[in-house]
Amino acid sequence: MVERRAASLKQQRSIETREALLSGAARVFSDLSYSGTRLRTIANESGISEGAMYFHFGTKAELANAVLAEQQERMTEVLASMQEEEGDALEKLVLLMNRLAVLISTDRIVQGGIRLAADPNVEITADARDPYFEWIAIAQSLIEEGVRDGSIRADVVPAAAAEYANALFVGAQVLSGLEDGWVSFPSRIDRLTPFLRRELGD
Amino acid sequence: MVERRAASLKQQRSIETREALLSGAARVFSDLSYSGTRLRTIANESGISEGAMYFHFGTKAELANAVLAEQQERMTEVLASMQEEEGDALEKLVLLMNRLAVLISTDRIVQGGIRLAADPNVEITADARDPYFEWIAIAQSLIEEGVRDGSIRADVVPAAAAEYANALFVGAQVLSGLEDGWVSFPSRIDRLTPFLRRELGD
Amino acid sequence: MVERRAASLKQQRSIETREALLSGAARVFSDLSYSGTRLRTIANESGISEGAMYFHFGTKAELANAVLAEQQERMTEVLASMQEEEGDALEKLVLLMNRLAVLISTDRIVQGGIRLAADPNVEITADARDPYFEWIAIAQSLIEEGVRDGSIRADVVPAAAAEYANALFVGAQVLSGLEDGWVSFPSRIDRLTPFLRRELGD
Amino acid sequence: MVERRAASLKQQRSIETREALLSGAARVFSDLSYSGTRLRTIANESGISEGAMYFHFGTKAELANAVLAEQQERMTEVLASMQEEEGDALEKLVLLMNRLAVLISTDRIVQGGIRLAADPNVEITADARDPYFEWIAIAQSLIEEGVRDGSIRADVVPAAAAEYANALFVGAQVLSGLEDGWVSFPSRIDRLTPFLRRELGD
DNA sequence: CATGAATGAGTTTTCATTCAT
DNA sequence: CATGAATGAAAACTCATTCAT
Repeated sequence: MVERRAASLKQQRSIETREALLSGAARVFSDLSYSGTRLRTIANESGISEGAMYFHFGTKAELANAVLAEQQERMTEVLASMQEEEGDALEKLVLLMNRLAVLISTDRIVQGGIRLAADPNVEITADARDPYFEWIAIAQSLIEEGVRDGSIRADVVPAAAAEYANALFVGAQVLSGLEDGWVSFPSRIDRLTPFLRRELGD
Repeated sequence: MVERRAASLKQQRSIETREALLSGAARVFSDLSYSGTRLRTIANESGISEGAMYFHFGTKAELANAVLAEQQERMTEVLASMQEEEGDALEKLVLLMNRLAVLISTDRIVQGGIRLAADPNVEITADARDPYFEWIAIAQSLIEEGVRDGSIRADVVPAAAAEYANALFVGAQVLSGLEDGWVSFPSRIDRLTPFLRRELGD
Repeated sequence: MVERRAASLKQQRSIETREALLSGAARVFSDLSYSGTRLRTIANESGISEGAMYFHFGTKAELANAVLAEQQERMTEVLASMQEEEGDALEKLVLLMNRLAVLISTDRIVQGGIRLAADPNVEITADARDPYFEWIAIAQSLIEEGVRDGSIRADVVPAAAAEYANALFVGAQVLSGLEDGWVSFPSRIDRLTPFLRRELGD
Repeated sequence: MVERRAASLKQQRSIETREALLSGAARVFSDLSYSGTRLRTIANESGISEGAMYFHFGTKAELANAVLAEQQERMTEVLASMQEEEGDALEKLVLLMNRLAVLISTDRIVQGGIRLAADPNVEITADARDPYFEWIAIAQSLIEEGVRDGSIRADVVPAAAAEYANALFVGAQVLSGLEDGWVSFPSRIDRLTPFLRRELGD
């Protein structure tokens, strides 16, 4: 037991350092562009030495990709959580938008990942936009489900409606990001939800 | 005459260099972030030497700001052009969105300006976002006008409707930017216009 | 003419800088190993800024490879110069060893190249040893020629004799390098030449 | 007893770690230059942690010097072994060259030491070249002995002959090192021995 | 004694800016 | 005005060494 704790503690510090770097990096990346952020800034923000960044992540690009991977995981988690929800499809769609908005407005790693995913930089993993496209696909399948379960009008064209929902969501996200760093994102979504309900609802 | 022509030729050359730099810079800025673009890249893209940039624009930041100023001018031109349009306010709103989408999808300087305006960088003039807010204000005043002229339903709340139109527009812009560098922006707007008409129209 | 001189002068400075860097680098590389030499040291030795090195050579490895390329050229020149010599083959072989020894003992770029070629470093061009093998091949063909022209004994086996001459030459080179930085290389070769003559000569 | 065995085991482990480090270091040093080898590489090669190196050797330079010391010991052992040999001096000289070649071609620590001894680095003990000079001195005294015992011709000048033997030996060593990491060193020496016998022998 | 994470001084490399021609 | 080589401050990255466990 004693030995295991020792080993565990050794690992523990490493894990803490890694997490501190990851979230510090995410905070800085969410405020500045990839090229614009200095590793020194991340080190200061994290309270970790610059050398430690290289021990844990190797290069700036890998650190950014680690933030993106963590963001993807957290967003995928929310998308997956919808599977277990009760209620009709329209309600699920509204709920999903709300949950994503809340996640984005509160989770600094997700915010960092969003900025990085939008950053035009060859060093950053190209599939960083996967969650976006996944979200679109899920929106469309929910709309199709809604047409079947009667919560969405029969004359709605799923592909067009999904594009519409997507544009609203992304527009709100970008505007709240510019306005106040996503703080207002959930309330923006709330204000736009009635438009979505009227267009899709029965 | 000879001297004047010589002077004129010199001026001519200077103007051409300036324009080549401005549009080359805009092209590069629209593909990379501000920090991510190298002046050497702009020089190569423009076919102009690096040193010449300093004669015409002083610094990288001033070059970026010149792109932004030119973008503002071109967008403001479109906004201003609406004054002269006939037709009811709803039609004008739809037309305005279409014109802006066409401008953004075709004008590389405007594209460069859009990326720069979204770039989180202290060196870039803060009021780069003015046209955004101007567009919102114009959208709102058009909606108010529409309520008065009967082209927009009386129960529409102008502020909320303006936020809605804005979100749709910005969402379409961002998505088309990611998808294909704004080529599909006008067609996206066309596909979203029916949703706007239904929500606002009489 | 004035314009050409201006252009030429512009180039001239660039050429001078490049040469200063190349020979400064060669001097430092010949005193320290590849990994052991600091670019700062080369910059100081050359009287050129560190940034200029990157303008001209891009990276440390490319600078080292440029030194090697220059060394190869100079050694190949000596090898080629043998074509035009009169005399029997044994005299030519002795003359070649002497010329190479003089070149190595006096040319700092060649000295730098020798150290680099012996440096086990993946970043350094693998074919850096080409001149060595070329020298061996030339030695062997001279010995074959000597057997034919009667200056070398008929019972000499060319391959074995070439290996012998090569070992003597390389041994003298290494020992004089350790002893005094190749200053004594030509005199060492002079002291060893009688042994070579006795073994090969008629 | 228990305590003594524990202590003994501890010591045993310590000795094994030290030896693993020493031979791992020698292998890496023989493949890369002193500055070019990373302590991490040695640690991986040895299967020992990086931290352990500091317990056993203090610094990188001391580790390198430990390899050199071990090499000196092993080479001195061979030199000393000649004292006990029977036969005339020329045979002893040939035998010595052969034994050294075999040692160098098979002993990785000796190989590491050879590379280190040739490495131009201030951190490495200056007297690393002692065995070289010792070997030269022994060669010369054997030649003098050979002149006396009649196995070497009377007209041979010992100093010149020693320089000759030395150049042949070093040349063969360097060439076999470049060719295949010293594997062919003994056979090279065998091929060169006839040249030595002819020049010195009666 | 052993481990491997952490540190920070030192090294290579980048790039906006300057300047001689 | 235009060019492109040169500069130097700042950035990314390396690695010997230390140290907590």
